Amino acid sequence: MGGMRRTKQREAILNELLNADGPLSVAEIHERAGCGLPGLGIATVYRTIKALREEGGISVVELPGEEPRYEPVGLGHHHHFRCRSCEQTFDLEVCPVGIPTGTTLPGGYSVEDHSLTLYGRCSACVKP
Amino acid sequence: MGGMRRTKQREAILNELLNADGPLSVAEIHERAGCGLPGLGIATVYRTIKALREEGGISVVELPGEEPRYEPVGLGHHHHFRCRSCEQTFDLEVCPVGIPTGTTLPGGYSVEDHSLTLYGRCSACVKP
DNA sequence: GTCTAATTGATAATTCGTTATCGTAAACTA
DNA sequence: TAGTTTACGATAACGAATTATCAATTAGAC
Repeated sequence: MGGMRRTKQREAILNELLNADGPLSVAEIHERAGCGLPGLGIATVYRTIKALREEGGISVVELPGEEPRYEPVGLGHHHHFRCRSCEQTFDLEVCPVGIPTGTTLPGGYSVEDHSLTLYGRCSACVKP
Repeated sequence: MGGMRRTKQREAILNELLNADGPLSVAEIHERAGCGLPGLGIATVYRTIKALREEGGISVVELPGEEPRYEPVGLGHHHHFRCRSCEQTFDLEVCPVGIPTGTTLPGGYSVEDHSLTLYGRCSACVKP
């Protein structure tokens, strides 16, 4: 982290983001980082996220109807899976969208980009 | 519309939804219906949308990072295109997602459903 | 260890979308 | 048409997420 002081709060927050298997919301970061650091304030989570974003370390992930989530930059093109049971969001490597950038669709829509979210049950929620 | 009175406000709002080429937000409905009906109140738009939803005539469409939008029910499986220039949202017929319901992905994710949004320029914004 | 400025946690304030309130206007009924 | 009841528009109130404030704490420099 650039010109910021190294505090245990920021370490904890960044670690959760780096170790997560999907993008995390403010509430999720607060809950997870707060496990090893009781008393962690929600304002600190907001402040740290803002700082990490400004220095380009993390980026926002928006899913339909959800609060913003955050993930480290540099993950490359990927999509997300939302478990309807445990309500966690996971990274996926697959990209089953057969529309390269530059394609023009019927109707004249020139495609630059896309966002895909898959819904269902994660493995932990399917097993039991 | 079921047990509601037939007012010009409700006619105008329902017409905009039926004639639109994509789902509309509350602000978009208010603006469009307000053209032929100056003075249309925003509360009336909210009330009418709520009533139409309760009687099953329209449903919500959530796009990443956007306010809820509304569209008539019965359109079948489809996705949406968001123009980054005019910021309008359009219906698409294509579904370029090759993942049938019931598929299990690497990692054990059991897929039930998906939501896809394409981004780019609509034909009107590409031409000029 | 001491000093100083950045950071923290608690919480007040803000923002924005939505809902509730209320007096006036308009739609259905007889 | 007159009467009754629903709907309207304006705006206050609300809820949830985010940001600002501020006294107390702590990291980093000397």
